[in-house]
Amino acid sequence: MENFRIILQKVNLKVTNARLGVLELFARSQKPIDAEEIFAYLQKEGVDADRATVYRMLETFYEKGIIDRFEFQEGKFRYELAGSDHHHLICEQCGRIEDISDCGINVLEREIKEKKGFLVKRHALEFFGVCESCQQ
Amino acid sequence: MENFRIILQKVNLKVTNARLGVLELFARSQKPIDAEEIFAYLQKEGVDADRATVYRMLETFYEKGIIDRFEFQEGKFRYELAGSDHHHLICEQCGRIEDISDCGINVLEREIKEKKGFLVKRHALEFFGVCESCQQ
DNA sequence: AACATATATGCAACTGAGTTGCAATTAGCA
DNA sequence: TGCTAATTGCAACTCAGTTGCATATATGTT
Repeated sequence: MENFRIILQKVNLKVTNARLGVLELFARSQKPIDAEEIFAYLQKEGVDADRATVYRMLETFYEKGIIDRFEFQEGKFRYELAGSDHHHLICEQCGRIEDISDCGINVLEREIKEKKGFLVKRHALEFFGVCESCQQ
Repeated sequence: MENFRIILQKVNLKVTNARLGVLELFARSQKPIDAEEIFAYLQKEGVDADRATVYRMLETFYEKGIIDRFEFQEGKFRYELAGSDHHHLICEQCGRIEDISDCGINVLEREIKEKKGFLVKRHALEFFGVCESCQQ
């Protein structure tokens, strides 16, 4: 997966093992992951990066727009590769996280600008509830 | 404001000075507040409650449905008196928090149930951007 | 009013997530 | 190969929140 190098070079970040490893994990992951999961993954892969390095990496990636950041009422952040405007269904019983795509909120954002003068840069929309299989 | 007593009694919570103080602060506050602000307020008012008490109180109130809980990408929770379905405009420059009322997302929730089988219990919707006065 | 008791609180120690300063290392360019 | 800014490791720290346990107190009952 050599395109990870390109992603990093595009935003003027040096290519390191730790960074490649983290990007690889992000590409594999189907749902938003947290710093601890990343740290554990790197250890397992023998990359051994310090926790501080992981946190600094996440901050850098976030600032550069490589990843998105979310909060699911857990008292910590989760991240995933930046991409389309999509949101999450978080099952409060099994913790499963499902995606839903574009929510038609752009209309609302335009309204907010007109009525309140507030310029929306981004929004967070998460749904908490019970997934299908937990309802049985 | 003796109706704070009634609020507490309704949900089988004992009436204490700390709890009355916190409810008073909530009633005064125009925007969601965090644990530290509550702790400082109580000290100022001479109620002196421990931080642990404040956190336990917030948890209890949240469980009982007296207050709502939010996250604004700050790495901590904010709370306000439970009420109508409304959301927030958070200015990333001055930190001002404005409310917007019902967002018409109930329609979307019904769709989610039909298409995904996921039962939405609650949702979080926050807009981050720049408020009118910070745009000048 | 006094009592019993479940509830609430204070204290202190702890956890988990994330941050910071600083010295050592390394990627990328000349 | 050597230079230099960017990156990392280490260790100590902060900040938000939690927990165990002993004490205190609000409230229903006598």
